[in-house]
Amino acid sequence: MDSTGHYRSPSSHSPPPTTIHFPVNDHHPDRCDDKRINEVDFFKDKKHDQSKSIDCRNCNETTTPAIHLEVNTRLNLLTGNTSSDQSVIDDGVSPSYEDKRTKHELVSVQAKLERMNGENQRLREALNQVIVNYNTLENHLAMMIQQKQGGENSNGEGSTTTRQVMDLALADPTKAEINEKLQSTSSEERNHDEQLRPVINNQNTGNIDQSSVTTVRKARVSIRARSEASMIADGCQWRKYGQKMAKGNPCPRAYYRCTMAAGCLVRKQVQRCAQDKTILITTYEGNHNHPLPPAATAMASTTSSAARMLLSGSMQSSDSHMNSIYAGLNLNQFSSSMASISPSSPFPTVTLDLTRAPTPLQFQRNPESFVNPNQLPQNYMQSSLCNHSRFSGLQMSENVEAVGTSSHSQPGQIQPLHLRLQGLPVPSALSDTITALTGDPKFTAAVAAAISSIFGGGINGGGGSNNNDENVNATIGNNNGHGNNKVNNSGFQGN
DNA sequence: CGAGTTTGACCCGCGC
DNA sequence: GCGCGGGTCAAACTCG
Repeated sequence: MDSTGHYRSPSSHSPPPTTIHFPVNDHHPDRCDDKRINEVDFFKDKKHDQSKSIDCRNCNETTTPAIHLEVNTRLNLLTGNTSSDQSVIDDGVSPSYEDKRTKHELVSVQAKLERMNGENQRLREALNQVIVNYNTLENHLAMMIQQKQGGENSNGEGSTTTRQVMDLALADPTKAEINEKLQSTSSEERNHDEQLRPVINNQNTGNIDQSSVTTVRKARVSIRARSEASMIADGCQWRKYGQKMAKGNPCPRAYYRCTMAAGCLVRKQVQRCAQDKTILITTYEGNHNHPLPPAATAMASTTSSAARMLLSGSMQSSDSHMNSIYAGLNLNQFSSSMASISPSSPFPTVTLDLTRAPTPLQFQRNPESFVNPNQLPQNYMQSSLCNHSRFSGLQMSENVEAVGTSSHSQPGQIQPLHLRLQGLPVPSALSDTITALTGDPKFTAAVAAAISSIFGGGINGGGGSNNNDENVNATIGNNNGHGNNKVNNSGFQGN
C-alpha cells in the first residue's frame, strides 16, 4: 500500500501513472490447491478474453492478487473486493445463469468506470487549463511590473505602484483555489503551500525587485457594518492577541488570530469607526488553511472574492489583454456605494461598506426583490458571491475613510464610478458595463440583504433586536475593558 | 489547571 | 538618525 492508502501492484509492467493494479482476491490455498483457476479481468475489453488463467504458484511468490484491476486511484473506486467479486472468482463452476448475471454486472461496472475515467480526464484537462492560464497571467504581470518600473521610475511613483502590484499578485487566491481542487492535498500540505506561496510567486515573477518583495503583505478586506457587538459573526473562532490604540481613533483596535486550526494564518482587526462608533470595522487578512463551517465559508468566500476583486480590478486598469482574460470574471457584484478599493493604503484593501445598504428607498423601489435579510439562508451568500466569485466594487477611494464620508449621500442614489488605479484609466466600455450593473438597485440590494444575513441583522442601523447585544460588554470601545471576551463567533446567534 | 485576555514591551517600516 | 505608528510578543492575569 502506498502513502495514499492505495494498493500498488508488484507487477513488472508499467501501468499508467494514475492507474494501479490492486488485489481483489487473496490467495486461498484451500481453494486454489496449486492448480490453475479462472480469473476475471474487469477492465479488459469485453470483446477480448474476459478471463485468463494464472498459475496459482504466483501466490507462493508474493501476495500478488489473483485478479489485477486497473483503477483510477483518484476516483477512489477501491471497492472491488466485494462479495459479488468474490463470488465471481469462486463461482468458476457456477451455473450459467450465475455467469450471465455476473458478466452483466461486470459490463455495468466497466461502463461506469469508463464514464468516471472520462469525467476524470475532463476535470484534469480543465485543471491544466486553469494552471496554464494562471501562469500566463503571472508572466504577463511580471512584464507589466517591468514596464511600470521603467515608465514610472522617472516620475518617482514607481516604487509605490510596484509594491501595490506585487501586493495584488501575492494576494491572488487563484492558487488557493487550485489547491482546494487538488483533493489529494492535505491540510498540512496546504499550510505548507501557504507559507511557500510568496516564494513561489517570487520565482514565477522572476524580475521583481527584491526590495519590493520584502515589503509585500497580503491584500485585506475590510467590512464596515453597524453592530453593537464586539465582533461580527463570521463563523470562525478567533483568539485575541493584541490591542492597540490607533492614532485618530479613541477606540482601540483589537487583533485576532483564527484558532480553528493550528497554523492558520488568517488574522483580523476589529475597530470601531471614530466618526460613528456604531460602525464596526473588521479587516480580514489571509486565507484559511482548514475546512470552514458553512457560516464561516460564507464570510471567507466574501473576503476571498473581495481580494480577487483587488487583483482583477488592477488588471482591468492596466492591460487590455488582462481585460480579455478576466472578462468573464469581472462581474460587478457589488455596488460602488457598498464596496471600494483603497490602493494607496499601506496594504491594498477592499472595503465593503454595509452601513449604507440596503436603504429603505431601495426596498421601496424593489419590494419584490426582498425578503427579511435575517431569513436568508447562508447559502445565499455563497451563491450570490462566491459562486460568481467576483464582485468588483471599482470605486477607487483614496482611503478607507472616504467611504464613510460618502455615506451621507442620498439613499438609493447611485454613486458615479471613479475607475482609476494609480492614475491608470479604465476603458470606457468596461466602465459603462460596471455602471450599468451597479445601477441596478435590485442587484445591489439583493447582495446587501445577503450580506446582512451573515451578521444576523447586525447592520440594521444598530437598532431593533440584535442577538449580539449580549456581547456589548466587550473590550472594543473600552480601553480598560475587563471583560473576558470569548471570541467564538459560533456563540453568536446571528448565524 | 488550561484556555483566553490584558497590556506593556519590543520590533520594524516609514517619513521627516 | 530619529521619532512615530502599526503590528506582534509574551508574561501576568482572569475565569470557568
